[in-house]
Amino acid sequence: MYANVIVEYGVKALNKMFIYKIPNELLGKVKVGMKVYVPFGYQEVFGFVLEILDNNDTDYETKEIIRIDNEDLILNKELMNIGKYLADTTLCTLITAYQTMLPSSLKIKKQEHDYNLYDEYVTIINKEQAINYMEKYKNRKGQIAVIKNILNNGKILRKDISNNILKALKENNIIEIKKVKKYRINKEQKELIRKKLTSDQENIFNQVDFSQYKTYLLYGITGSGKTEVYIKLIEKCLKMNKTAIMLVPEIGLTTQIANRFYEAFGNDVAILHSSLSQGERYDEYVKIMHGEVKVVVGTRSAIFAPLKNLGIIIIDEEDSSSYKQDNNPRYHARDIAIYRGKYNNIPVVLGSATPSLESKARADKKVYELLRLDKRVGNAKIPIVHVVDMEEEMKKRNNIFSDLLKNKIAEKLNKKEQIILLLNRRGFATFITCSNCGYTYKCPNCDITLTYHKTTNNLICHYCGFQIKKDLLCPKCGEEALNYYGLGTEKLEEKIKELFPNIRVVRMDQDTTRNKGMHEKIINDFKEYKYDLLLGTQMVSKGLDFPKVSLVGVINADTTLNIPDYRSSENTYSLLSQVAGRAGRSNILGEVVIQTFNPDNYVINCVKENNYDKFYIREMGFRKKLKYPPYYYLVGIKVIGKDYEKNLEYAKKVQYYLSNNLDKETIVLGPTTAAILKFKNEYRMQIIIKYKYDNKLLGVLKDLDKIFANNKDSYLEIDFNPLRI
DNA sequence: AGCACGCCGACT
DNA sequence: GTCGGCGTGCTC
Repeated sequence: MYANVIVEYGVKALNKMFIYKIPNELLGKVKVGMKVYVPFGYQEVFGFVLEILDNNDTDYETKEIIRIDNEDLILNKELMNIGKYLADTTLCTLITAYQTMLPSSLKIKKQEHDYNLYDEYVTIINKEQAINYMEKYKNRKGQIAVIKNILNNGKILRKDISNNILKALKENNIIEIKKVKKYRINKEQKELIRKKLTSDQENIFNQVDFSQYKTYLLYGITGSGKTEVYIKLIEKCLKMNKTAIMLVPEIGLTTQIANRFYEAFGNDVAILHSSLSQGERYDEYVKIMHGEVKVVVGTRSAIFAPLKNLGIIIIDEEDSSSYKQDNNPRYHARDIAIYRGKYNNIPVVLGSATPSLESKARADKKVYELLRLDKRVGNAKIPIVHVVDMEEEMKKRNNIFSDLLKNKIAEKLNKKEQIILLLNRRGFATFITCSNCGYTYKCPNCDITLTYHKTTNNLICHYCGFQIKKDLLCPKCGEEALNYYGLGTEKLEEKIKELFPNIRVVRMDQDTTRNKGMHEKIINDFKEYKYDLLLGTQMVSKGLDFPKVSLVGVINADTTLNIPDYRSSENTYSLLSQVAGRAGRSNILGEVVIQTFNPDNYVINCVKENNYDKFYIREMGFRKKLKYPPYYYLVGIKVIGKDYEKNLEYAKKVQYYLSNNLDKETIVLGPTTAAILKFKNEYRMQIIIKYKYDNKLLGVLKDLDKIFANNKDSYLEIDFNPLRI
């Protein structure tokens, strides 16, 4: 018997199968989807079994598999297929696809660490023998006490027995030590007060058909109780003895959502998200692999959870950009979900208060089935939105806070209600310029300005992470003339404290939530009314539920609106309506103040009217005219290299190749400079492909990739359905 | 990817 | 003479 194996290195040159002989002692043990250790050239490497072959009709000699790495870990047929699908649709190597599907502790490579955690229990080997022993050695009081203890309890923890006694009893063959795998996360089901679904929720629940594949788009406004519907759906799924995957966006509030699922399903739940430790992640994966849990709640990569007998897949906030991986392989969890939905013939539910245009368009075309929740749960009303023209305010020298926002903040403080402020930019100042010579701090590796962070007195590149200390004097002309420009969350915090000296403010952004648990702490403290005002970046906009919040202020709605990207309107609409949705989630009426220099912009207007449908129709008009998704599919190709001129030449060749080989109807644009031309000391040119149907596309791009494999000056990054270009 | 091999220049 | 730089080719 032979096995087709791919090796651990994710390079194009090795993206093929190697045939190994299965040695006699491993016959019947080596299976498809296993991690093995094999000789490879002058080395020994880890590999992954793709196929088992009865015989080998090649003319070269085959080497033998050395050993199986972990008999426990086998990817099942469904996951093997997903790997192929992933490699085919993102053009990554097959091994890279499988590696991304596995938690890092189980990846196909040398693992230094055993992540298994054990409890060691001591048990009696033979009861009669133990009794005889006690009678024979009546003076061994300590040992007798321990034996009696074990006999009474069946087993006791090793650490509760002194080492001398343990050693003596072991030598006399009275006891043995058993290792029992222990999980790091254990949650008991709490007594859950099952909320009864409202008739609207009930109606949605009943429309989901568990007997066949179908993708549903659950469009439910903020506060309409989508999570309750999800829980009921999963509950039904478990009753049918099936399993469920629930995806949530990567926003640090996974633990909050996970808690609701623990309450509902206790130890049947495994969670998989970025703030777990490697050990926790390993444990959760093992639980899933062994079929010990039925529900997986997690972020993007949880879509690869090896659950058997899947019954439903739910993606909450389906428009979140965190579902698309922004490095290789650039897959979208929604696509994998739909693949698994079809494979298992089960429903896939995509939920959002602001569906992506793609999903809404598919629902309109009846590719997905649209389900709507138009009312907030209970007495909560839709908040009132005020739009403030900042151009007018600037005339009054109000460059951060408009009069209206100031007054509203004062009013809510008086009423002892809470406030959220959104400013989608972290740091203190977005750039520092010398007013004497015009010098501006820029990143030496990327062509963007450095953001000033006052707490650490650092200037940081928000793209590559480069940082330096700020000088007192201008580094170029030596004058003391460095000026701060652009507003960030740090400065906003300082300004609000100047304006309201007694206010209790907490800031939530990447800088204040870097340490584990900080995110949760801020949210809990704010919920417990330890603060009057929460300010931060888009972190404050999603999913949070604070009943006392009655005012939401958007300091500068234009930061996201002005990003030169085809999705900036969609992203702004989503961000603003999500953050607006934080206000008035209980009995108090919510108010929202949006400050902008574009008060007449249709995005702002639609947010004000809380009219997603109007926004959708308007935006779809633009997308159609400009040939953007969902009317056209996009592929973004970046040509990246250290030498600007050489890189540009290559980019032109790529463009030429594509124009000549792709379908006549397909549009090939560029090469143009990427949004950030220089990044980490490399130059990036961009080519964009727009197409409706092109069955040559994958083939042509694969060939292109091959042609480029032997080019050492530049390399390619191919992104299907990019979220930004 | 990572290793060996081989060809070349520059040294004790 | 031989040490070590890197370019090339191969891995079942």
